[in-house]
Amino acid sequence: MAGIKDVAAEAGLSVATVSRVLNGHPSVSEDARRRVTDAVERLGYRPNAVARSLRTDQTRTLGLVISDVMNPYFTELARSVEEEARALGYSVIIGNADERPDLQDHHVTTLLDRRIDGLLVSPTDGGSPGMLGAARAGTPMVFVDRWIPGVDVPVVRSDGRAAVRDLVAHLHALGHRRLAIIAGPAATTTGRERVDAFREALAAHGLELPDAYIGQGDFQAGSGRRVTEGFLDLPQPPEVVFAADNLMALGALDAVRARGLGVPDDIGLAAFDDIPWFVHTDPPVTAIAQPVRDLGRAAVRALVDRIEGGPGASVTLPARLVVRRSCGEGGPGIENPPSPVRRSTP
Amino acid sequence: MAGIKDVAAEAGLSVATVSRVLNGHPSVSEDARRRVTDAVERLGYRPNAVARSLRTDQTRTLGLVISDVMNPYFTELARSVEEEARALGYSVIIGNADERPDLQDHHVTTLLDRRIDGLLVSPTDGGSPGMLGAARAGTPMVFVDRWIPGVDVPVVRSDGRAAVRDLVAHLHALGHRRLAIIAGPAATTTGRERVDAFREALAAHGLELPDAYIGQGDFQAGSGRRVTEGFLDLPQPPEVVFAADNLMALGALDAVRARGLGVPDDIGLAAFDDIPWFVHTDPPVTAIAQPVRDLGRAAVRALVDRIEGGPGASVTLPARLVVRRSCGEGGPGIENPPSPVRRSTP
DNA sequence: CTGAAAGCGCTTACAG
DNA sequence: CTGAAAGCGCTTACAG
Repeated sequence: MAGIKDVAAEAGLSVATVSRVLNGHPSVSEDARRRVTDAVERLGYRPNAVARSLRTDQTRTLGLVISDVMNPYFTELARSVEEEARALGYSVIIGNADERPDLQDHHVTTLLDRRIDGLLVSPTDGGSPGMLGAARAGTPMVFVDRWIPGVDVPVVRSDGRAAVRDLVAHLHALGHRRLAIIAGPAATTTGRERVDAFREALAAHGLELPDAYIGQGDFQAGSGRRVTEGFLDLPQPPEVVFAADNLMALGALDAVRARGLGVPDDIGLAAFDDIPWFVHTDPPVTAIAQPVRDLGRAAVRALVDRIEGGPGASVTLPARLVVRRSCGEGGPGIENPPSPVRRSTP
Repeated sequence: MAGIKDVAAEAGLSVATVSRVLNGHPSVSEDARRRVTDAVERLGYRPNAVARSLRTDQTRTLGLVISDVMNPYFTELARSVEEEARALGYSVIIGNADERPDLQDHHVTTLLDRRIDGLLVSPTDGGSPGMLGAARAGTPMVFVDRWIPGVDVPVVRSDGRAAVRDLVAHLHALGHRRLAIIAGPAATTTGRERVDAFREALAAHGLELPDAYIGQGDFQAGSGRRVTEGFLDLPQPPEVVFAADNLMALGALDAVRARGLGVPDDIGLAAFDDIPWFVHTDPPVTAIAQPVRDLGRAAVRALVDRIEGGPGASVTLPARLVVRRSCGEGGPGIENPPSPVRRSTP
């Protein structure tokens, strides 16, 4: 593979001059520029990014550590992050933690070893040693979606409180009173917040959230299945189950179907995080949608700002309720009810 | 950040010795080893992977260029690839081509600039210049899922022929005769092969595949929607539509629903690539499942073999038909028909 | 505007 | 077993 020396030889100039034209340095004669460009073309030369990074101490690469790539929410987030990063001249390396703190640590360590310029993370837990270390070491960093309280890092996320309030009002209006939740891990902010928001919203309607109606999940389908089975086994099962993410909703659907029961007739279902498939599930699932694309974009902007020495402002975007048919919205016997979309910000 | 020199100073040894213990070189005294280990610990030293790569000319990194991350099939493939790579001591950088040759080229170029040790690609088209160049330049490379005829690179893929035959036999037994397909891009092998397999299978039953029943899609939901609308507008619409991937099946579902029609009563639907959501769509979708995890694993093994100078054997794995209810399997009025799973290899 | 030279943080023959 | 030194492919003050 041709190196910069080959180009210099081919162009009859020094490597310094070649480097200058490669980097668009202003003080290069038009003649030299052309000779280098031609030589580069002839040799099919491509600068070695590894060498360049070592020398300049920047890789133009962002690390993104997400909790679970198989979760459509995170897949879309990753896509949006890559898009925005590319637009700003950065590459991104994705690390999939699979909701495992040890894997998360493995990825931040690997990413740091590669000297990425900045780190975007959606922490799996309350803070694995590697992650905390990275934050302390001063690596430019920003949290997306989930964050860690007490760690001084900008947070880009969406606030589901209003949407959860809308959801509960919606369920209440439908006549439901026994509402349960499949919670995410208590070690995550989103895991905790969604339960809190749900409980608060219930309280506003004079409703309680008994312990038996809080199932501990881990944001994966399997836990949604197990928790739902538990709910179904209760002497007094809930009327509606609210899954704190789309994968646990999938699990809930599995569990209900495995019992030969139906949604929403036997039990209602709502989910946090909307995905295209929810339109076509049986029944279409009422969900809370986050502005994923915007979150990804904002996160990259904040991170790049930090990298360039800026403050990297936090941003919070609203989520919104999307009403469909999984909570008995049609009423018994009604085939094709209207499907209004309600926004959390009226 | 501490460098190897700091460690050497701290340990009272030369950087050469430090490097040796870091790399597990045998000829190092026990005493030196301990002093270095301690110094590393004290300083929280981590080797700079960029410098190491420059020196050793290997990055222990694999590039994976896929056609569309948002497609659950590829997401799962990417996950499996990363898992196996990690097990073998490699990291992977994912490039998402979004079915665009230009983006694909952007990613292979970037990946090559970073001097990845090997490239895994599922080509978006018949071969963008960058990709062909990489293959010619001798970068260790293997194709996954899709490949490019005439390019001498191992191929790891799944053969859907038998499963498509099973599907057509299944549809024929159900009494369907007018079968249509939403094809993938003709520039991709999977786009062509699935149409060919479908046509052959039809022929075996004395059925034709008229041009009007071949809709040109691009593996994305939007095209599935458009093609399906076209089918529905035909004077004689097909009885069953076979979507060549899961995203186009989603689009088909959208289109049918938008017309106020239903699957399978008004039109049947089958899809290539099975995904968890197909169990819960309305109705559950009959699909052809690929052994994705195994494909990912095999692809990484082949690539690493190539990197280490081996031949990197091609591998082809069978796909299988999963019968559900989207083709009228229940018959009119039957609520819960058995859902047999038929394997393509009897 | 151009070039010689130093140096980024490592690894690895080569001596000893 | 250990160290001094060269070198991986670049970029960038420093002179001229």
